[in-house]
Amino acid sequence: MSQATVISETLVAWFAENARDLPWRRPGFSAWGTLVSEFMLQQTPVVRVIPRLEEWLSRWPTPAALAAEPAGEAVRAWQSLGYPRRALWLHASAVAIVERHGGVVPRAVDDLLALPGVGDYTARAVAAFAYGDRHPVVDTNIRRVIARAVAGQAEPGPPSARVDLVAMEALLPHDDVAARAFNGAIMELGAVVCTARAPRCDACPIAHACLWRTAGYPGFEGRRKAVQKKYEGSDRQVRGLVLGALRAHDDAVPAQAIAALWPDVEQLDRAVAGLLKDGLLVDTPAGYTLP
DNA sequence: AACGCGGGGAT
DNA sequence: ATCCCAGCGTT
Repeated sequence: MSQATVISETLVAWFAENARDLPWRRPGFSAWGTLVSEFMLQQTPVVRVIPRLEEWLSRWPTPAALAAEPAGEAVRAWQSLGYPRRALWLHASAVAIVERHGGVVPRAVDDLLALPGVGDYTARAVAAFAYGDRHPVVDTNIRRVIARAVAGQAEPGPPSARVDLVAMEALLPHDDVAARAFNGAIMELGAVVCTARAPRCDACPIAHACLWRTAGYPGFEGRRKAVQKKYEGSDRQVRGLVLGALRAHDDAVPAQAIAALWPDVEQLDRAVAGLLKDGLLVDTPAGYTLP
C-alpha cells in the first residue's frame, strides 16, 4: 500500500471511533448550519463557536430568516467571536443566497466562492461536509498534518491554494463517502492529536507512517511567521471597544460617548473611520449605529 | 507575498 | 509575554 492509502484508510477508521461530538456533525444538520459554522470557525476556536452557533441557528434557521433582518443584528449576535466583518459577510451571503439561489445554500464550489467571505477553505468545506461531494479541503490543521506526515517537516510552508490543494488531492480517497470522511478525519487529527504546540505523537494512529517521525522530528527550518502585534493598545482593540459600545445599545450612540472610550483621539478617529469604511458602523444625526 | 483584521485560552 | 485558532479580502 502507498503511504497515501495507509494514511487515508487509517485515519478514516480512527475517525469513526474517535470523532468529537460536535453540533455540525449531528445527523440532519443543515447546509445553512454548516455555512454558518464555517464562517464562525474562520480563526475562532471550536469551543467559543458552539454556543454562538446554537443561538444563531435557533434565531435564524434559514438564510431567508437572516436576510430579512438588518445586517447590524448579525453583528450584534456575533458578540465577541472576533473579526466582526465575518458577521457582515455572512449576512450578505444570506441575502445573495436568497436572491441568486432561491434561499438554498449552493452546492457548486464556484457558486460558493462567489459569496462574500467565502474563500477556498469555506467553499470546499461546505461542498464536502454539507453535500458530501468529493473536494480536497485544506485548513490550518490539515496543512500541518500534511507538512509533518507527508513532507517530514515540523511546520507547513506559507499557505498556497495551488500547492495545498494538490497535496491534499494526492491523499484524498476517490470514493465520495470515504473522501468526505477523510477530510473530517485529517482535520480532526490536526485539531486533537497533531497539534501545533505539543503534538501527542504517542496517541497518533499514523505515527508509523509519519515522515516527520521517521526523520527524527527535525525542527522547523523555514522562515518564521512575523511576530503578531500586541493586542493591548492596538487599533484592533480600539475598534473592538467602539463596536462593543454599539452592541451594548439598541439606539444610536452619540459621538461624544464614543470619544470617551479611548484617550488617543487620533487612534480613535482611525478606528471609527475604519469601521465606517468596513460598513460595521453608520454615521447618523443622532450618533453612530450598527448598519 | 504580506498585511490588517478580534479576542480569548493555553503555555 | 507569546502563540495559536476549521481564513478572507486587499494591496
